[in-house]
Amino acid sequence: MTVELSASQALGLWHTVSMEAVRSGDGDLSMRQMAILLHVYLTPPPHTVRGLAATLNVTKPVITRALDTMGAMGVIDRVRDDKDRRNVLIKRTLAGAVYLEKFGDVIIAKARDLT
Amino acid sequence: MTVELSASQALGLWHTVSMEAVRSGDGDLSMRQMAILLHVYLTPPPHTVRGLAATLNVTKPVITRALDTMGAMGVIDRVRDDKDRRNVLIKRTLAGAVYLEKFGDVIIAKARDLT
DNA sequence: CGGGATTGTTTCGTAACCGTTTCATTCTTC
DNA sequence: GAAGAATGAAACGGTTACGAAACAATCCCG
Repeated sequence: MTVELSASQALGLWHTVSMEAVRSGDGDLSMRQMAILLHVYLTPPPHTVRGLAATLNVTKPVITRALDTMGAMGVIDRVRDDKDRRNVLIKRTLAGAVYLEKFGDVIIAKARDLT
Repeated sequence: MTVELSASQALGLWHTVSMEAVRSGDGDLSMRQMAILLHVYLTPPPHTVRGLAATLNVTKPVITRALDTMGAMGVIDRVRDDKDRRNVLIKRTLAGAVYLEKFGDVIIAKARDLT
């Protein structure tokens, strides 16, 4: 399934999806957290705190706290790296996959309305 | 200019755009604030605090404070309604238009990369 | 081994945001 | 006009997030 996305419709798509996220109350993820979550799920592992901090141009505590929040939500998991026990590897979870799948469905649904 | 947006690419688009916004530091707008900003700019006026609160399913003080922040950033303006001086009309600004234009450019640029 | 570097977390003080409640202003209706 | 409704802003207490710096655990290299 594909849809046409024009330049004038790009902001509209962002608009409707953001509105839906806020209105449904599921928008409790900040843009930073959403960026982290998407990065973990859409780029190949391994993912570390330091790597995410560098990629997103934020400080390490920001990543740690975001992982605290998202870990409590169950959408990510932390595992010590056995190869280098200083590292913490950020792992995907089933709940996270479901969450993003639903989010993707919203995007597609809204994009489809942009005919 | 149009691009094909498939289901599997929707999350990827959200990913790259969010990453860009966070990395550049312009991502200091929360998802709520972004939803408000986009709503003001993409739907026909007039926009009031009460109307936005109802549309976004949040309380009025949330809108008031978001307008405080975005007003300080210069991306929206508040004007008393002369017809009904209880109302405050949320107005667009040049800075806000420029901000969203750049944001839209990022979306389009990233969407174009999704060939 | 052992000093230094690296990684992730915690602490600390500050600032922002939230929801509820309250207030000041303005309109509407009698 | 006066009473009541409506609107947006402000006050208040609690929660959360931030950056900088300090910290503990671990690795690395001599």
